Amino acid sequence: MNSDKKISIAVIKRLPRYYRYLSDLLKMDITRISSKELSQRMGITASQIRQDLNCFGGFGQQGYGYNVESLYNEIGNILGVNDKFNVVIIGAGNMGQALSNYTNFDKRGFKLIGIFDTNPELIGKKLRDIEIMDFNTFDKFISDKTIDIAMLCVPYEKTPSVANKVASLGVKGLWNFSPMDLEIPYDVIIENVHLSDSLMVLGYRVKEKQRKM
Amino acid sequence: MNSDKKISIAVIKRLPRYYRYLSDLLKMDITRISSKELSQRMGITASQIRQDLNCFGGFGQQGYGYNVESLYNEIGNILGVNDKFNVVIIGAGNMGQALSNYTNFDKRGFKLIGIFDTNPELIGKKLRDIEIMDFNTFDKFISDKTIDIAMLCVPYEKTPSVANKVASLGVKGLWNFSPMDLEIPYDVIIENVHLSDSLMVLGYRVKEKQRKM
DNA sequence: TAGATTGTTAATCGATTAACAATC
DNA sequence: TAGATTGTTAATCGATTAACAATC
Repeated sequence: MNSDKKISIAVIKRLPRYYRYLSDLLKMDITRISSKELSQRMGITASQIRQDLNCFGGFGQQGYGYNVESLYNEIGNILGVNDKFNVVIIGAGNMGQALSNYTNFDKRGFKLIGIFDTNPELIGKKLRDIEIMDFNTFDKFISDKTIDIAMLCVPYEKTPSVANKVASLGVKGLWNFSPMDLEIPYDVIIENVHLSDSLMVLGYRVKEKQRKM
Repeated sequence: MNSDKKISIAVIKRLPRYYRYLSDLLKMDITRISSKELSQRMGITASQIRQDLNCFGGFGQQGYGYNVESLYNEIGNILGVNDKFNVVIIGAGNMGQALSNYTNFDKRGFKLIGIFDTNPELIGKKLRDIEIMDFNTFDKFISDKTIDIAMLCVPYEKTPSVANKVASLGVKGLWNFSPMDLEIPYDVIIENVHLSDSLMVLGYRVKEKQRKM
């Protein structure tokens, strides 16, 4: 219920997972669930679920548990699913194209309103009804809009300059797909995907398991 | 130096980041670095760096610090960069194509040896000199090989069945790009990417920052 | 009301940081 | 040798888990 207590990033990162599980329960027409039952499905403790949820409010009811639909909606609200985030993709190569086709981002409140590249062969083509625009016109494009998030799918070397450019123009959040930690002189939120880091951790774990056998 | 002490996942997850920073230092022709200086570059404590590294061995030298190249190589070895992981991509849609073009996975020890799909329009085409094969022939393909990692880039609904199939055929690790937690009755290592979770955390952080202003 | 299950406080655990003796 | 910096132990901090009174 503490509306202004600092909520740890560990808790925030679990919210999308709760949201997914609640969505599954909804699809299964399950209307109520206790922290204990949810904990068994998710492989975490009931205590952690109750602690996490109580960072944001008392969503449950003693003796009953949680109403699946209303908890789903509450977590959706916390995550901003019902807000609208204006999103642009910078870089329309394979990764940019892949992201443009992730239609389920829509359902999570992310609205793709522009795709940019510098490659003349790509500019003018359409991805999901959105024309790829010249990145050199991005400042004009953004002048009458608020862009919440730029998905950066540009080549490694270009990433810092592109990141600086879009941050300087007022984009609030960067979703970085390049294997680097961006250092930006602007007040912008950066979330890194770092696919190769993830793959290397998988490699380590596969190797580790073999060592033990 | 403790070769068999359980190393926490938090430490493992930091290794690729150390590896990246050391690679950058090498490129800058910096030959030695102290934990203190590295800590300033990385924005973590020197204590943490020394603790982390000492999980695997005493790579430094008192009064000197760490030799960049040898530390880079040590961490590379720990992560398996010098091993060869045989990798296949399952699903040659946008994401599969994007991953097939991430040539820097090669440098990290991941060797792409096969791409599979079920779409007749894709089967036979080539991505980076590798012909897309019919997923129905995957069991034949794997029969005389060891596959360390399957990158799963198939549609959401197909992911569980494909994951089960490849795990049953002896693939050791799954890199899962679908927004779900796979439950598999086989002893296989799963690493999730969960792009939409990452994006939702970014959305939350952007929203949170605005609330504070 | 009795039973169930939450919200919340207290205890535990693990990870991070600090301190310093060892040593290059 | 003196200075620097590691490797490692001890202290702190934060996150997770347990316990239980509140209450539906």
